[in-house]
Amino acid sequence: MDDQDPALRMVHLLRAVTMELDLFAAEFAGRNGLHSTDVRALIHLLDAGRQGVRATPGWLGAQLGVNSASTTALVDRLERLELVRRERDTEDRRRVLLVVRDEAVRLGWSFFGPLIHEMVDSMGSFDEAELAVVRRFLLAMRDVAAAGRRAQQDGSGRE
Amino acid sequence: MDDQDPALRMVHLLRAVTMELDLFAAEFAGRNGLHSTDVRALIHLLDAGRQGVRATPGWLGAQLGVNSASTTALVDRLERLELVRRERDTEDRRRVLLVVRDEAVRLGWSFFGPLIHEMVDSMGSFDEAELAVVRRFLLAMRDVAAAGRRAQQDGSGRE
DNA sequence: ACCGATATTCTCGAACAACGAGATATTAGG
DNA sequence: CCTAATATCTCGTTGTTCGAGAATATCGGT
Repeated sequence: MDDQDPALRMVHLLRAVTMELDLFAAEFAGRNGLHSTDVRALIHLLDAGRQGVRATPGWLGAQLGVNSASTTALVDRLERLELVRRERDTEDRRRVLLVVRDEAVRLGWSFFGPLIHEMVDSMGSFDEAELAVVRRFLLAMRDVAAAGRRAQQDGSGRE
Repeated sequence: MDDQDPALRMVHLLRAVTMELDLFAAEFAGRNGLHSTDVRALIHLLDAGRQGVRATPGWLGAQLGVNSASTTALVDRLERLELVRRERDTEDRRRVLLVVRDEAVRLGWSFFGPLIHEMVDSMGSFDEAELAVVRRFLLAMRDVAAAGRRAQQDGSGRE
């Protein structure tokens, strides 16, 4: 039925990939006493650390879309697991900086490392031109999803 | 640093797409009084309905990786929202069949429809050969993620 | 230097999803 | 018929999430 249209099949396939990655993350979370929110937080914190962005509870909460109470509880959990440290900002002492500890980096790598390695490996069967095509495709899908999300948010005030 | 390697950039990009789609689903969930589990359940139920698979609480719980108690509560929520109906199987009366109601199909389409449409639209700028490449790529990534997930599960008994 | 306005984080109490253990109902085999 | 296996549901507990509001720090105007 739908599956005759190549484009629709592609949409379903993309969703299947997303679902697999989510299940992979969920598997990891359960195995390490984390919750899905904690894993997502860890990803954002590692990204921030890699890019030199200074993470704070407020920033993290905004990334994840959770309110301040939940963010405090989240940071408490991460601190108890020794994945981050709270550190007061000396310039603006209202702020708390979230310092990613080595344990978090190690944990992230022990989890994502093998998967990333396999993925990069699997990309060996694509030449540069093909990867460029895929890259263009993924960028397009990301932008469509982001635009759709914003459209949903904006449309909320009307109904 | 990492971002010099094209393959690693591709991994990050794929993750960004996944993240956008997840946020899109979360946005929808919050707006409709659903939880992320409910949305995932809805997706599975719509897939099952489309493919003629007969859904039961046990099957749904297995798909989502939640236990029987949570599954009962989940089906209760979906039934209260009039998205599914419980119907006893006449052949094996231990079983309960989950019938997807029209409301669920409409809700699913009102949510995913515009996004899917935009995605299909966006694929217009790719010719058949290019889509074939992307398709091969996505299949490879899906399989790598699935294999990695199984490896995680199997390795749990050893440590 | 002070006072109110704003920003950032944290505390408290309630709501609710998820879990483990066990109960209930149905089927299948000896 | 009695037992084992299957499928779903009930009960009580745990822990994340939320809204509302408190506590602390910064900034601008007078």
